[in-house]
Amino acid sequence: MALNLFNTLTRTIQPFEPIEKDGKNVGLYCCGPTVYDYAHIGNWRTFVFADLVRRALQFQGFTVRHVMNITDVEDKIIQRAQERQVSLESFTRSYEQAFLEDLQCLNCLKPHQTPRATDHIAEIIGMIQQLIQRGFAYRTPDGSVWFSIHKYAAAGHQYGRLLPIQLDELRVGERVATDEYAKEAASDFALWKARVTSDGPIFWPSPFGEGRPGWHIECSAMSVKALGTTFDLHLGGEDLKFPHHEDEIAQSEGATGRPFARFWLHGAHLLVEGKKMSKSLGNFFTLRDLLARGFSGREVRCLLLTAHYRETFNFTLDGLHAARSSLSRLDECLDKLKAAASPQAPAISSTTHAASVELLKTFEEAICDDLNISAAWAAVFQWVSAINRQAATAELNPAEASVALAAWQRVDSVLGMGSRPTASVPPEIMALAQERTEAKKNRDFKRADALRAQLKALGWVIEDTSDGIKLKKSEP
RNA sequence: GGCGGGGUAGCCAAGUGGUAAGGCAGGGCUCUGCAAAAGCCUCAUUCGUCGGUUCGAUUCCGACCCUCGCCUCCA
Repeated sequence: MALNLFNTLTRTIQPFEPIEKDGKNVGLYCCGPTVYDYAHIGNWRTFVFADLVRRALQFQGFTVRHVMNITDVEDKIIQRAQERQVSLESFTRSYEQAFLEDLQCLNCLKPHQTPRATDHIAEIIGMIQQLIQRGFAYRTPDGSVWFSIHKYAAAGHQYGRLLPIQLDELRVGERVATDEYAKEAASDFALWKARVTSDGPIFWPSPFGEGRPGWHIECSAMSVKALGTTFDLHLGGEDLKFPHHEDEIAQSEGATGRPFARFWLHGAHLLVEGKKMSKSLGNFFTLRDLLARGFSGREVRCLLLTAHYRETFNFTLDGLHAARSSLSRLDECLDKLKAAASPQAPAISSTTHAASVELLKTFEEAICDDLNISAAWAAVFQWVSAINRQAATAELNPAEASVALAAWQRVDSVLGMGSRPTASVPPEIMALAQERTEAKKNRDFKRADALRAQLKALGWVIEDTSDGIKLKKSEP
């Protein structure tokens, strides 16, 4: 089944086909973080979305090479590093580290490469030189280098591929920052920014003079280096369509003379509690903020994977509780399957399980339909209901349970929910639980209930099942 | 001002020219010493408003209202 994706370049849903003819190798580039602070939940939606795309491609049998840049030199970074009087490197590395930890906490597969802009100054300079040679870039007296959109367009290139931009109507220049220098046209953008005193020690030598890269060039230089001049997919948040991605296309195609990325996918933004995130509204969350409130990365990931990636999604604390409840229902079901499955004889190939066959079919259809995650979850929960019904009537045999688990593992290779963390039961809790079991045996229910209440106060829920008691850590 | 998304039950969220997936929450029952978990049943005659096309529209067309975003750093 072909994986259909909405390509911003064509504004249509089209079947994904890799460049490599009949090949299995796919290059995927996603604009990564600018490391001047902890990434917020809106950023995470985009990175979880990128992870979903990668997993969906792998699910369809592709071997993905996933590259995500770390932008570690940029206006805001320089400003903050200067304010704190720390080196660029020590300032950015801590946030880069935090970013990678958060990525793991959300169970995102680690990109194969996470190149840093500052490690690719030579490539950046090389690309700028190519652009100058080809006549698409020009220098200004202060030592900056600019990309000329007019010269690019005059050479027959189209500028405005991702958004129907009418350059004349762009209100460029309205908010031109004071650090902008003389350029030929207001819409031209910086490839190389000449060193200024406020940059302090942050500059690199170049044939154009001391300075630093402009904002867009690092993605062009690093993606082309890692994946080749033409590669399969380029992802990012919707706000990046213009100008960032548009400029990336212009720079890359201008420099290489070859087509850049073939598929452009953009993730929609997030609302938090119905409003645009802002620190003043108190709805600005980093992942760490949510962890501090007692939620897990898995719950956050689950909520972020609730809605279709091209729709604005309303992220709420209530939603996080709902995600927790539905995950716990899923976990209960998986626990039952694990208990029923026979580890000795897993997935007997001749065994079929109707509900699991249906799950795999419906799930794949949903994912292939431009990553219809809602429909994918619907398939999952219909399967959960079917398993539960079967388990309740004691007709879940080991072979079927194994087959069902194998189906789930395949589905979860896309969803990335993983397993519920198994909390080990401390001995004192176990002792109390055993005491309760004794009390129950003696029909001393008053004592049994008191012990259950005591356990609850300690954060443990006790359940009686046909196979004895079950202890679960209660929600914080 | 230009361009583009949305408005579906208490909340979140799919979807289709033929009569509304799924999740959470709620209600009833079964099970249980009581619970919990689980199961069964229930929970939108209705899809922002008003018109139009149609045998039939939530789905197509038009107008309007509301809302969010991009156009400037931004996931």
